[in-house]
Amino acid sequence: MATDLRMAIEVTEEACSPSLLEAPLGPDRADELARGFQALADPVRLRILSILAAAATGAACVCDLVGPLGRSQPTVSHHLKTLADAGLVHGTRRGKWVWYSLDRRRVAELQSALEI
Amino acid sequence: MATDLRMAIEVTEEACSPSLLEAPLGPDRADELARGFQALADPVRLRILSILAAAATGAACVCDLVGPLGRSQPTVSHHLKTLADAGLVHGTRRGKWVWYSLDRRRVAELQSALEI
DNA sequence: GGCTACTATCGACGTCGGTCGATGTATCGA
DNA sequence: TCGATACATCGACCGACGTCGATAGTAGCC
Repeated sequence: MATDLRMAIEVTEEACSPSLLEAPLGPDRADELARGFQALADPVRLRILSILAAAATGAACVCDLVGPLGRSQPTVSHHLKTLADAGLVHGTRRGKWVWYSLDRRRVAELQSALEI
Repeated sequence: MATDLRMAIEVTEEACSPSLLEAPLGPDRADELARGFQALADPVRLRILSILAAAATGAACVCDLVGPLGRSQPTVSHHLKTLADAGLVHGTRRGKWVWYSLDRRRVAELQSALEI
């Protein structure tokens, strides 16, 4: 949690190897990655990411997710918090609504971790 | 169209778009994918995959994993079963040992699911 | 058969996580 | 100011999961 990966925008390509299947992968980096994949380890959260990715405006508010997901509003908010903590989505308040958008860079980072 | 390189190899009955961030992603496929990512949502299992990927012979037995992982033999076996159930590794008995190897196609399948 | 080594399974424990109803907070409009 | 809407947080329930010691199963060796 102390190492905010989003802050590494300026530092384009980190020195360490992003692909985890190349090097022995130490416990610290394994923990960090596991947290990322854990955010993906739920069907509701995967569908949230899918909806956000397919959204025309690139964002969606909570009220637009409750119906399609078939979960209560607190549950959807809970999952959005999990995704936000993992850096996969970001929410910004616009009036009464909070618009959530996908962080494609963070998704790509996890994807590159599975590079072979 | 440029993202179908790996999936073109194994065209099973699910001919839908492999990238989950393109289509709305139904509940069934979300469940299937979540099971895959759940197998990756543990640091010990990620390190197991890393060790297998880095192994010179492409495989490793349980006794070779217990030491580096710092977990008991039952715990390592438990994680290997989880990975095997998710299709990420395969084990074959050779004498007293069971050699586990990485299923790179399955890893690539999960990776392509994060394609943007 | 008896012994040893390697692996899988079992049982138990504590923790974590998904879910919901109830409640709190923020914003807008009348 | 009051009510309505949108979202977050809380508390509780309950099943799932990581972990280990103990035990069972499997294979080679004497």
